[in-house]
Amino acid sequence: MTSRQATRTKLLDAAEDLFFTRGIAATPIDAVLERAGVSSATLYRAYSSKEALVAAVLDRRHAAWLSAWDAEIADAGSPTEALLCIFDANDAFRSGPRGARWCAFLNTAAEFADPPPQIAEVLERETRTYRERLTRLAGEAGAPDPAALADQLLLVASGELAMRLRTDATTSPARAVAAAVVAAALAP
Amino acid sequence: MTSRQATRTKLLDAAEDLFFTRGIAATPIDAVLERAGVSSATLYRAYSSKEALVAAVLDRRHAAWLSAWDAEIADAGSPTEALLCIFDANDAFRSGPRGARWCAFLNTAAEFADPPPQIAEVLERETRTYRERLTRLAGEAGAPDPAALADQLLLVASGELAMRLRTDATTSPARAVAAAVVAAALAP
DNA sequence: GTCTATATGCGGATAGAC
DNA sequence: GTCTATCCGCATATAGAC
Repeated sequence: MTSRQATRTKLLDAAEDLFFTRGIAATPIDAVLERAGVSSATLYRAYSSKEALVAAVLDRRHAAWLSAWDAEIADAGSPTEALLCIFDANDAFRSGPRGARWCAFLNTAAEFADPPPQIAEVLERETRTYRERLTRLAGEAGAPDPAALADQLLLVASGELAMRLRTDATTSPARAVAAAVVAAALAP
Repeated sequence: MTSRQATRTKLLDAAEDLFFTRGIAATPIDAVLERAGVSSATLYRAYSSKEALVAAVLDRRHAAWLSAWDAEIADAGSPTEALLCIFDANDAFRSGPRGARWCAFLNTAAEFADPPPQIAEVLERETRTYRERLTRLAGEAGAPDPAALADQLLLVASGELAMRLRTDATTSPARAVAAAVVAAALAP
């Protein structure tokens, strides 16, 4: 690994943790520099702006999240379980080393009412990916209207994440809600 | 109405709209002043800081939202309808003159990772109010575990709001999700 | 390629006149 | 009580040395 890549990794690690636990606007770029052990000029050589750094962090995180989700899907015993394991992936991601206060993507969407193109692109891609995958899994589970069930489950998953802003409860009723939704969708 | 109250109303109106459509941190206090047609010194005579203004706006909005919700509950035909009319109240509030980009309270919680006491208090009060009222309505609808159903519905309502960060769709699957949850909870 | 030092602009909040 | 003018600090980003 070149030293350029190592520097980028340090910056992304620091930024990811600070941005998504304290907030992006609330994190001065100096805090990222200090944690990464890197100077200002070095950061701006790697990323053209704070916004570009945000976009890069989201990009990497999106890929990591998809891997975690894929791993859970691969372990699922049935199509219905596969459909619900988005919640397992969320739990796993939260308790892992990349935990965020709630959700990195929703948080970014909340902080940028009118996001710059780089950021808008990764946010849209994330929502699109959710929809596409959930729709596919819903179809495989036999839902008569896979897209509708996918939208319902995306709402439930987003609701679980938003609830982290209200309470620090470790358990969530999300799975129960999702089970009711799936049962209703698959009922004859 | 004294002129002091009129000034406060103008400030609250301006701040409410700007804070919750553009974001709190993204709204400079000067933008509030300009829209309210008031000078800086006048604002700081009424509210000790930007944070105090945020707290005051949330206070007023909480009261307004409870009124809207109460009106919907009063119109409900059955206990089960009353339980679900939180979604009607959300729709009504959104299309009314106090629309926000998603949710004023969740947005504030997202922007302040460690909110000052004034703001923390009103945020906690809002979540508490939701839980208490939904629990009461769930009991009246005959749910065997009213608090559990209330938590599930709060998650669905929060999910609908969070989805506004992902899409500008005007229709939402929230009601369908809630109906499935209620049906599952009330089933024998 | 990385550091130190700094330019530049804007944020919230206040002083003092009227 | 409200305005104009201003203070002060901090944020992002850059220049220039090594």
